[in-house]
Amino acid sequence: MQSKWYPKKGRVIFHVDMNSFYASVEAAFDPSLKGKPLAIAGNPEERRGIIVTSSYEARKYGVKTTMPLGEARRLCPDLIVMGPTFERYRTASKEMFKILADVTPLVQPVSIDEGYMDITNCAEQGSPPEIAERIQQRINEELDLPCSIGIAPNKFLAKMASDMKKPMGITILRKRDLETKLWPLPIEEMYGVGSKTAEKLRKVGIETIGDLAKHPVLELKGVLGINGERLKNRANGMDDRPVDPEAVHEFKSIGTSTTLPQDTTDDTEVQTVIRRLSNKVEGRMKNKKVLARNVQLTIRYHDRKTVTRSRQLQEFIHSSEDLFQVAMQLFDDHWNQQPVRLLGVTASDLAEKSEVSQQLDLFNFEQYASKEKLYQTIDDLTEKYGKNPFRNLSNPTNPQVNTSFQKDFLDDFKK
DNA sequence: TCTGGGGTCCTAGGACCC
DNA sequence: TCTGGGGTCCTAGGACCC
Repeated sequence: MQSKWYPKKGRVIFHVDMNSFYASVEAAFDPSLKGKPLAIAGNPEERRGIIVTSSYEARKYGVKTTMPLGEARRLCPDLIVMGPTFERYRTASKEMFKILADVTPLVQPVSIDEGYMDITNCAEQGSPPEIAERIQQRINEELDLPCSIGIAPNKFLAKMASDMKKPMGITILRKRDLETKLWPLPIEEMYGVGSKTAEKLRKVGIETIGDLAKHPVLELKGVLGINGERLKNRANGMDDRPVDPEAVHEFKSIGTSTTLPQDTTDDTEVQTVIRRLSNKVEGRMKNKKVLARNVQLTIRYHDRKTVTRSRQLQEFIHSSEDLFQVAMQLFDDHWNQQPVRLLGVTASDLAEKSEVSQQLDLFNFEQYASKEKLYQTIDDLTEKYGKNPFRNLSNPTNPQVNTSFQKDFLDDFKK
């Protein structure tokens, strides 16, 4: 049934994109906001007041994301401005992804309001447009939220397709539609091409996605490096990235930053802020049950010049005190005495707590053997493996490197 | 009206090891 | 006396996205 819709080879990918998500959630929560120009702003009173999302009614006035609040109010005097309520958005997001998961487990969330689905093997549920329509209707009826869905043979095209009809659109983008639907678009509308890349491409005469698709790959590589080739492939509809439901769990860093109420050179104030940021990062690390082995400090100066300084640590840390100590050290070592506008603390090189503690247990060599025995065994295993897995470590009784190779090594060591 | 806060990926150079 | 090439780790910055 419906077999004409499903290609014999190749995939069917959805990109589901919530329309002006934060504003739509607020309007679902308080229906009196429906049909009115509404904007969610960072912090309505302070200088970090920029537009995060706006309703379609507000967009008619020219209100756009990242626009300073003052300008938005000038363009649209009746604009209703609210601060964000992230709990609401997280709840709505979870409900939305539950609806997607009813269709297939192959769902990859990419942000709070969008995700990919691989419905290649969902033929018994209907044709792709039928499935898309059901998803869209359920999200609209059960959550009172609008979304757009792109249907295509891969992620890139599905992403471009979901952008083509908003709000509440369903767009199919097949390979054979590239020339008419994708190629006429200006180059900066391509996902992965921002202002810098667009500027470089225009300099070599590329104005549209079609121009990029036909451009000699060697020149693209010269201008953009390896990314030039990848973008050209995408423009030609080639993208074999899989939909990976696990990717969402494999986060790489946890960070927080804040723009200060006023620029400051006051050491005590800096210390207070870095302490607060460290506490926040600690809290989020605890929730996710991870430890970190790298701490990064971000300093933005008055002129918006931003520097990052990081330190790789000997051991995994989790406490806000440890985060604070490293971040403060980085600040003291690198601050150029100029007024500071923004500070940020980020933990990276993360590992799951359970894995690390298990590893620490395994690495507690004293419980296995004497020191002589330890070194003898390391020698034996070095010979066996051709190299000592602990060669990068100064103290073999306190190793931290986490590789499968070393796990094998440990299995042998325990015998 | 002056530009938030959360991330990811890529590049490039230097240190160090074999 | 002068000196290769490959690989990994670490650091910093840039581009991009939502």
